Amino acid sequence: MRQIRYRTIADQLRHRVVAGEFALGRTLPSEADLSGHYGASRVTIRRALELLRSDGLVDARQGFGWFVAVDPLRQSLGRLGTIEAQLTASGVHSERRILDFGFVTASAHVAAVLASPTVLEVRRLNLADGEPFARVTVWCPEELGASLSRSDVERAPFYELLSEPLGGAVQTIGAAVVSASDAGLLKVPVGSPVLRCERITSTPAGRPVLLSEHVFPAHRTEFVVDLPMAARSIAPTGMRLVD
Amino acid sequence: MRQIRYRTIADQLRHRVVAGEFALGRTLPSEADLSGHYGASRVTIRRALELLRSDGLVDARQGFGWFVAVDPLRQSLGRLGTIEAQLTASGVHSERRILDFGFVTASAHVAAVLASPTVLEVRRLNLADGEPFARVTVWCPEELGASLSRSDVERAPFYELLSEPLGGAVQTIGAAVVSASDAGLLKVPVGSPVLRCERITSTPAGRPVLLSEHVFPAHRTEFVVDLPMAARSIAPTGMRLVD
DNA sequence: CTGGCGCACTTGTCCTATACTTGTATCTTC
DNA sequence: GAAGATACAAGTATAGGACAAGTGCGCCAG
Repeated sequence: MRQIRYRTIADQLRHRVVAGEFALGRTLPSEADLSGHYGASRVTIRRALELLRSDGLVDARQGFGWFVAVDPLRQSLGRLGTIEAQLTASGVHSERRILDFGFVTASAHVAAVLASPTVLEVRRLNLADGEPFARVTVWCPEELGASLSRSDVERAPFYELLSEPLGGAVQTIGAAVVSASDAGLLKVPVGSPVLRCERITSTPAGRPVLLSEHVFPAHRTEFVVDLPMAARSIAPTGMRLVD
Repeated sequence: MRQIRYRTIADQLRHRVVAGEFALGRTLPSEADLSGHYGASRVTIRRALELLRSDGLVDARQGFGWFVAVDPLRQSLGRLGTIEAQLTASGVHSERRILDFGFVTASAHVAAVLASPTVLEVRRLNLADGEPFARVTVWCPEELGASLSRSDVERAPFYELLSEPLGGAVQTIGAAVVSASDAGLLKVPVGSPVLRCERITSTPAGRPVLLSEHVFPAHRTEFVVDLPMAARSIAPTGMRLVD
């Protein structure tokens, strides 16, 4: 697959802007600086920036520079935190039980995301005060998982074990009917609904390095998003149709 | 029976496209690359690709390349928008059908959120190309809804009708089993899972002015969140235990 | 201390050149 | 009719450059 350079640069710049790397009203590095940093010509950098401008994320004034146009959502999502952090904060004992650990041939979807034919697959059950509340599967490319042992994964969170620095992530949340095996693991009746979350974690450069699937029983969990920016619609943002 | 080469190549390419091997916004390998990969001439590759184009699966622009026309699984990872914006952008005709319109005594939950005993309740069915994809209920305080008519609500989006400026919003997404009435409206089997989204829209000052409930059939919708900040965990952020 | 000039730096807009892409046509072989 | 080989036209992405126009800031004359 051929990469369109200015699109990937636009994606990386969008991440940096939304991450709050550049303060509101302050300028971004000049086109010349960005050109040197990304090893791309000024034309390419401009096209990427103009893509972001068409999103309304940044703007430019001649002679002044590029600057962040609107305040992106910033830390609002981070403030909510992960469910494990909430559990430990409220004094609930949380533990992870490893169900499977091993190198497998990646499915088409996993192989496509991680760009790796063989992957480390770790299946896990998360418990709160002894009660199961999530079934998690994590995949990572073979070369990253090679140095990990089963006891490593049981002892520490996955992101602490990777030498690779992690950047952003994309989460996809959907509803589904619980599978037969998950129904047993999560101790819910067959046919009950679950929230299914797929998360793709990437390096700062944008290369996907972790793919994880999280299944939660619907009756115990929900998903919260804080949207501090001006709303242009009452419709949920981020929702999309799948085929 | 002799095999038609370009048909078998078309089938293989179709499989790779629907498997999600090529992300939206990126191009497929060039005709020359595919020619080398499949050991077929460019003419044959072209005929295969044009077969896929006639299906509406892929498209090409001269000098640019071939790309996935309608995304079967994933979409632009950075940009999030409302589902209506995605629909109009992709040329799908979207319409709203009003099911109920009237002032009612607020339920305990609605009254607590909007701080108003009587509210305007609008129940609505959203359709994409004639097919229902969401059942939406909107509540707003009596004094704000007093100036709205049923035809107003049918004609324009809700946020355009309010004089009050809107600030942020909080979304809560959960999974549930479809209710009997929603099953009929959304044309899904009884017992199938739905995504249920509750959204509280507030003024810039923070006073809640709109409460809405959106119910989507799970098989057609999913929810995407882009998390550009440094990840401190692989767990989904924003998820929480209820009750 | 102040006003104005000039320099350095920025974006905006052109240009040329190259490599690569699809679109189209022609000829040959089976 | 299917398939291969080839050639050329037209469009796109990118690199690299030149220049105009706008901005910010320091310096200098007064």
